[in-house]
Amino acid sequence: MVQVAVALPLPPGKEVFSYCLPPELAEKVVPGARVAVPFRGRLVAGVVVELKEEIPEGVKELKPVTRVEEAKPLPPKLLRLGEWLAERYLCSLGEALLALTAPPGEKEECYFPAEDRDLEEAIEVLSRRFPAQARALAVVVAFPGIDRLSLLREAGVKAQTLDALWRKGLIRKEKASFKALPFPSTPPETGLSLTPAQAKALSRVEEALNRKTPAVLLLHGVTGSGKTEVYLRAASLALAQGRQVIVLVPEIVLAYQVVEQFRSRFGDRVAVLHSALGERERGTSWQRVERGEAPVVIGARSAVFAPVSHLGLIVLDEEHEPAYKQEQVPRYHAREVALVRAAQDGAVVLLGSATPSLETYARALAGHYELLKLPQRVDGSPLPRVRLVDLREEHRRGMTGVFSHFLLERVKEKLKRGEQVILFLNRRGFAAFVLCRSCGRILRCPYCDIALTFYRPDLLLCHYCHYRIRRPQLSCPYCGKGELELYGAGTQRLEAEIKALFPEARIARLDAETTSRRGSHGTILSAVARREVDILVGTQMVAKGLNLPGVTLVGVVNADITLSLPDFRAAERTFQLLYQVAGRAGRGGAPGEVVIQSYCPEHYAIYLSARQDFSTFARRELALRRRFEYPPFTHLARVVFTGVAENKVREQALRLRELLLAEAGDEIAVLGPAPCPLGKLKGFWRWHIILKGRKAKSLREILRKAMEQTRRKAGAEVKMVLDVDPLNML
DNA sequence: AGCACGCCGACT
DNA sequence: GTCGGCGTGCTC
Repeated sequence: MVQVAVALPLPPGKEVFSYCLPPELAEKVVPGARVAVPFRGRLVAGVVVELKEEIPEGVKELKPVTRVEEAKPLPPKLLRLGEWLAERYLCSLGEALLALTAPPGEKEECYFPAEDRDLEEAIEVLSRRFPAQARALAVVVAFPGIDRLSLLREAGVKAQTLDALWRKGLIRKEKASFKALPFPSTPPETGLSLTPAQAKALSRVEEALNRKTPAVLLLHGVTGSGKTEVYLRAASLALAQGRQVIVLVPEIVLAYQVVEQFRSRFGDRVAVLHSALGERERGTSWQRVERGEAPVVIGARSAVFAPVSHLGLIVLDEEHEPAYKQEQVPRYHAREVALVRAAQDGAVVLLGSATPSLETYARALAGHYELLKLPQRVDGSPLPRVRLVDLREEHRRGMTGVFSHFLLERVKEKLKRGEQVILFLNRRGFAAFVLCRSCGRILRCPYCDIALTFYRPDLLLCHYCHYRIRRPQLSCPYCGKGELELYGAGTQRLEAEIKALFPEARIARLDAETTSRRGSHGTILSAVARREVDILVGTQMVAKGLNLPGVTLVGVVNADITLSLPDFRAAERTFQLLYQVAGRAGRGGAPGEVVIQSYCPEHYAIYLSARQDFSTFARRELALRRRFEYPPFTHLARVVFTGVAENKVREQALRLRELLLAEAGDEIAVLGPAPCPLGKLKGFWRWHIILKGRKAKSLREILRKAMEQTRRKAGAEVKMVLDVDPLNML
């Protein structure tokens, strides 16, 4: 007889059920095994938590376990991590444990690069006449052993493209759940010397590793300061101790460079866990990690659950990135999970960022984390020179369009010198909204109650649900009169304006619209890297992780967009974004230049990002957070109610508020319910309650108690989502 | 989550 | 008198 935690959103304490064992499964069913069990006439996934002799009271008949999955059972440590997850993020044990288990791996067709060919050259040659084949080949080289479906999706190609590559002998197919990966093992660079700051940081990591007790270090290094080299050497040290390493990156596709560096340094000892590449490929890498074949694991947030047994080091690159927060159950933050795993194994956590999250930075200032600084770029080049342009002033002087006179002058100058320019605007489309000048209404999505974005030539699009209509020619759909006007420039408009101003320049645009086809992201960027583009226009896609040596000017067309979001982290997000985008300028030796246009250049997030002054920004922002009792000085939890009938959504929220107030003393503030800033999405009304308190534990306690009394009404059709430590407040 | 059970209003 | 709304409880 076994106890199984089923992966359903059951209340705590009522989620573990007993099953009997058919004799043929008896051997495989051990604690930590992933199973499928019959539950109310359906098959449900679950994880075995315990073996037991006696049948529990009040149970007449036990149903048998239906199936045991192939993957290895979870070791005791990860079972305990699952218990912690359920408790910390208020989900059922089964839901938490399922997130930790490997996806069921199956044998199927996998693709590998040919070993005897110069693939770099092949990609180059193919890209001229067969761009699809070039893309597919590049993906196979980057992810050897990738499964068919993932490859088709990732490269954005058809099956016939793969056949063509196979016929040319550039790739080979294999039926495998996994086979050791053939790596082009570039010899490690041994002569490369560290800067004094890097060496100092590394020695502190080494000391921490030698202590073999849990430690957290924050590597605060400016853009280009060589954080990755510190990660690589720290990983070597951990490996030399016979311990394993987990490297977390916010998004694996944007972290190609980091992945490649780890691959060239550690060869086939690296496993890439990549959920975006599909469950199956992730399954095969997972098994390599389980078998101990790959002591270095790189992946996005879920890689924090990698089944390594002697963990020495966890690296979180760009630790401030919100992508580390999972937005589905279990809604964990990979950084917090990393801390707990490190505590279990006496491991070191190395958090890296140029703009640390205030949560992390405050802990470092308080001495809970060791603070390591890399204040200079490795190549000795100065940080870019940043100029602020006051748009109010510019408009008074008769500026038309979206570019100030000063920014245009700088662009002209760079073009003349054959250097490259990035123009950044965090808004896509042609215009942010369309307003009727006779009735004053803004054209909104009927399902989301969000302003529709205008795209040239005549499309109105909802960015949340993709509702689309042709723009009503001339007349307003509400009042019938004409007078429709476009407001708020987006990247499409930028591109059009800059084309008109510099007709001879080669211009490319990088945003969600131009990269909707898979692989086009890489195509555009490699064109920029080959200097086939003079001006790159784009949304925040151009801000992250790019290293384009030819770019000497970055223009921020409107720095205020993220600042106006109704979110207490708006200033922090704005600062991070501006700092990151400014860091794109001047990475190839030539001094970089940045122009930031703003309507409120006196705002501290803006002028301090212009000065690249993180510590002053952090000090000011922390003072505000303290005053208004926001994280990191308090803890938040958020309960979101959604449903088709707004009054029912509201009623449910009000009911929970009463329950919460009954439980909460004066230590916990219950805010709301109120409509979410995004009050209606995809036809569902949204209300939320925010809980705020100094003690995270009592906050969770109160929520749990209140939830126990919540009798959800089956017919009312109101969904309730619980988010502990929410990052998304919209 | 998803389904059965059971208790009160408007209907062939 | 029934059909069916929805609130409640249970699932090994």
